[in-house]
Amino acid sequence: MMSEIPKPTQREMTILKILWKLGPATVRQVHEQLIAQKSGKKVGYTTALKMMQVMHEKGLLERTLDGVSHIYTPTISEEENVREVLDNMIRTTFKGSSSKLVMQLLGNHETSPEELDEIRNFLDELDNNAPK
Amino acid sequence: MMSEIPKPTQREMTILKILWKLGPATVRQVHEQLIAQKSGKKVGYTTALKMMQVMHEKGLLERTLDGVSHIYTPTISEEENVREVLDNMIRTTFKGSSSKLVMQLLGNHETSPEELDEIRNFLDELDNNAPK
DNA sequence: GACATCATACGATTTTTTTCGTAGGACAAA
DNA sequence: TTTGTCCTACGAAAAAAATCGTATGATGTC
Repeated sequence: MMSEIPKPTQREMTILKILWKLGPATVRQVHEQLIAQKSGKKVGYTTALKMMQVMHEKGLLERTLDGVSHIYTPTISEEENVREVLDNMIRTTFKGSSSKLVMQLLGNHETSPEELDEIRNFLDELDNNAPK
Repeated sequence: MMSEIPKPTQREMTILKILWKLGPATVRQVHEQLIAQKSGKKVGYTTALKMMQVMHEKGLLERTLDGVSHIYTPTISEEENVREVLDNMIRTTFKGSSSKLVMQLLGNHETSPEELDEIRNFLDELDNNAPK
């Protein structure tokens, strides 16, 4: 029975995001970021510590000992997470059509001509690699 | 001072999703869906009711009286929500480049040639409407 | 009218999440 | 050795979210 990794809570998500940005990091580093962004909110150090300990128990974070302190890294990568979110979105709100998502995205998000070209090139590559 | 609408919790999110799928609906309808999908978990009717009442107080749902019961609708549309999520994703994980998102999306999500064509056409339209 | 059904409201409990205080170990400087 | 600093562990309080029991009213049926 593979013990399931639970879905992160919203606070846990903010920690994951920080770790994705920083790469493997200590509690102190994460705590600093937490303070930096949550301007106005004061978050205690032990709060961050406990949080990350709990996340480790849940299987959301791995950690290795480095001298006296631990270095934490998420067990799920940002890419995996993004993929999951996008897949969900495609399935539930775009009825399985990824093009619909792309169109909605490009439709209301201002996109530069250069970026549009990049996308075009990418589409062509896709065709070449998997031709009819 | 525009009283802020708080970010929905995870459970509240599942209710929003149901309402987006159903369109305006009663507590009973939402409750049925809740049961249907949360197979295994039994959710009481009054739980759903309370939940939706709270969401209404928070400004997440609007409601109108229909005979004896209420009909609820989300105050934020699925499209707005999707846009917000995508914008966030572009900003934080794709450093502002929407094309990166598109490429990642098309890269790992299996996409049919027809869909790719649709996207191409859409890109061309964008060009025509906003030429250099 | 008595009874079953279905809706809302609301208080209160339970569960989960978040926060933090306190204790103890390692280590370096005075 | 004493003191200050930085780390972890852990228990428990505080806060937030989720669940439900019970009361109450309207409505329809026998």
